[in-house]
Amino acid sequence: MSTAVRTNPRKNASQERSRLTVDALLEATARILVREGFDKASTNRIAEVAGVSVGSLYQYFPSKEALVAALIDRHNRQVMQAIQGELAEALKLSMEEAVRRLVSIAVKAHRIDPKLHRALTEQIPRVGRLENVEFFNRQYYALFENYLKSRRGELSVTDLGLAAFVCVTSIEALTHTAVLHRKMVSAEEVDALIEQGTRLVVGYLTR
Amino acid sequence: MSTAVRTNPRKNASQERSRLTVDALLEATARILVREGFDKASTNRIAEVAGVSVGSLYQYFPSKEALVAALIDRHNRQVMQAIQGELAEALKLSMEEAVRRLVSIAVKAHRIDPKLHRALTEQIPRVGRLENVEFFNRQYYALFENYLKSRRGELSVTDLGLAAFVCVTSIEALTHTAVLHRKMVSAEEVDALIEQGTRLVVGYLTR
DNA sequence: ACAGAATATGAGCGAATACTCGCTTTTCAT
DNA sequence: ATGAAAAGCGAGTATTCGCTCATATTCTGT
Repeated sequence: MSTAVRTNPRKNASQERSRLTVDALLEATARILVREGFDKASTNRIAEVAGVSVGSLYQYFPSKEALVAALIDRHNRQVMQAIQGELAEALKLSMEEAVRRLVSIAVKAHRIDPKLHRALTEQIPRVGRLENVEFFNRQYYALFENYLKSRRGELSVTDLGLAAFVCVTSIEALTHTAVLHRKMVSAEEVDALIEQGTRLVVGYLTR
Repeated sequence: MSTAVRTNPRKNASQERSRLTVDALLEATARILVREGFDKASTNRIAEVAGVSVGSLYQYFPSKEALVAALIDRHNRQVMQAIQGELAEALKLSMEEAVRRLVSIAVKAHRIDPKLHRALTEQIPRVGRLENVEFFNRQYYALFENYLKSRRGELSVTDLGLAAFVCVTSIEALTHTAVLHRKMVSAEEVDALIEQGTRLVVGYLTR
């Protein structure tokens, strides 16, 4: 007996009206998650806030899990879209400048709807399909490891896989905690954070 | 004539039998969390696995939330107990050795029932009383900042509060991710992790 | 042995939840 | 204009959950 939950959209919205419905549902989900918390986000409530009926919700999302997963995907896509250009650009730079840019980009990424990001990472139980909230981070490890390979000569570390893990994990944690918990907002604070993050990683890589 | 209404279930277990009941309940909660996940951890199921009735559960825990909170407390206490001696000891050492010891201690802490730790941090929605799962981490920031103050002369950083934040956050993220997601278990892997963590932090502090 | 306190029991309650289905309304190609 | 497909509706269903309470059992001091 498989109790696996369907997570793929039940139907593709082909008309304009239905696209609006899907948008409204995702927006309502985000809104409720941020303002009222995950346990208030029942499917009935989401539909109500979206100004749509529960039935319509289930026309496009086969389960509540699928709805939340879609919201996560959308958020990840927004983040990726905002940084992917800069990311490629940054990796062409010299070590110190590249790292500084990477830290800046990480900060920028975390400042895209930080309240939603926090709700997504802290309130949603990572079970089932939602287990892989941070899956898309894997790409960063590989990307950064490749960069390290291309700069092997300048490095004082040997295991580049491990080094990439150390750097990416540290930067992610630093920016995540700083932005979402310490609420660093002023330009000075952000600059200081970027400076420290850069020193941390560059010092580690090139001492 | 008793005008006192029983609002809160009893909490003090005065007899041996009830202590066993409480233990069984906490154990069952941990077991279910790890093996079946948070959404399977209903109070009825917990009581069943503990070999106890739901009624008894509510004699000692006024709510499910309180039960989970108690489990978190117990886990935190176990971790603290395992490291507090070493922690005090480590802070007497020289910079490099102190940091190395701190990283080792962090690894050790994460290896205490790591599966439970992971379930606690990833599966439980941090809402209400459970919001402050990581509250007890604050102590570490303060502790480490004090150590930095005592070694101010050796440091190349000025804002010690920020430096403590950078170091503690990095070490925590590194050890947490390594132990709980990368499943580093072999002695070599752990040694490598400690070495890299130490280099990262020492390089940052004393370059 | 006895009483009263402490502890344990579990059927069952009300509320909430995820989800369905029979039906209506809107859209659109012809 | 028309019919079929797409989209929308929401009362209702089945289930689960957290929790209570009337009652039963065990413990402890005397």
